[in-house]
Amino acid sequence: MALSDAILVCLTERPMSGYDLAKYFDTSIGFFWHATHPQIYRELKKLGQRGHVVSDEEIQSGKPNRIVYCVTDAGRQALLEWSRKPVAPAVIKDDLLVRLQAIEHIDKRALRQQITARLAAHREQLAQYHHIRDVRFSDGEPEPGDLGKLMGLELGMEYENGWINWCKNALARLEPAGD
Amino acid sequence: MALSDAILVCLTERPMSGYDLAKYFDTSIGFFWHATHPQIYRELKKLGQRGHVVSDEEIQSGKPNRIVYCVTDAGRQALLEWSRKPVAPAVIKDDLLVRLQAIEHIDKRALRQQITARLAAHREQLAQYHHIRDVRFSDGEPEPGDLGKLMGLELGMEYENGWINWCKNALARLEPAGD
DNA sequence: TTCGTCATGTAACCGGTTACATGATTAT
DNA sequence: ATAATCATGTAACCGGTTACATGACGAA
Repeated sequence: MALSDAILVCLTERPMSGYDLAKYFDTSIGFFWHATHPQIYRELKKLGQRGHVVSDEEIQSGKPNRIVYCVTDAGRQALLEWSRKPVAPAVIKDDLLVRLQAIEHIDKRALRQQITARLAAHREQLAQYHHIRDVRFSDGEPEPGDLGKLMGLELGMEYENGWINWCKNALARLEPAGD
Repeated sequence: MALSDAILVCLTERPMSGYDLAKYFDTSIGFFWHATHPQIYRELKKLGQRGHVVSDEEIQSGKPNRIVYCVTDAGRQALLEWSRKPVAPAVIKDDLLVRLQAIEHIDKRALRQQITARLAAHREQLAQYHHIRDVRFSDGEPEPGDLGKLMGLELGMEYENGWINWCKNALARLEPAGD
């Protein structure tokens, strides 16, 4: 149920095509809710049937036509109602943590490599968040509409920092062992 | 594919029935990989077909019989191979963060309530992690087999602390506005 | 007597992933 | 030539959730 709402959230920003949405889900909102293009096209169809979005075809020559979607008043209402429902608690679902539970039955060298790779990935993600913040929210007080996005970025940074700390600690603990 | 491995991880700890596993997934390993009982029974069947587990029925009177599963050598081998494959990166998937992206189109009072509820939930989870650490890993150096579990708990604590910080910060930012 | 626990499972559904499919344009 | 980008979608599959189903025991 939440993917349709995530799409509505994107479309309040500006009208977008399925293709645009798929790219958007690879960058901004996708940091907190991932979606692939088959999901998006499927969901747009349902949203249209419910009357939460309307589509408008932009004729293009050479390229395929763009079908641009726009939130309706009913869609805006649905968004408001969704925002009042209690949120599902965030759940960790992590392969690496599962492996740790069986530390004596797995390949420890591989584990160290994987933690090292994770550390690099989290550092990169943190750098990306910093970059986005610097180019989009450089000046003092953000506009009210941007506040939420800035807060999202900050959560992302908090999250990545937590992982970075943990990875460094974990490697320090695992390195000394001669295995 | 990872649920079957998570089950194997549990069964390296000790032989368990489907029911036991379902409870186990509600507490220890479930902090990092959730599973419901229909999933578990389904997966145990597949694991049996692959020869990664063997089952043994404990006859009980009054209660239904327990079907206890045990990892085979092939299962242990599968676990080792799984541990060498690169890990899927941890993905955030969070309703609350999605709502933040549309902060001007949602019910802000509800948002504050939800962040307050989150803060409480994360504090509770942190307390639970502390409790588990204190009763299970109170003494100085943990046994090698427990090291991974302790590290898992520490990641959990890092994670919850990050959220707690963020929630406090977010409330401070949202409270002052008269709505 | 009603609820919770022990213990097994199935069925239907929904959501997410991967692969398939098309076809023109532009850059290397 | 080859690959990437623009732009739409479908089909098959797999994984996860919810509800259904049974039935005995013990505690409030």
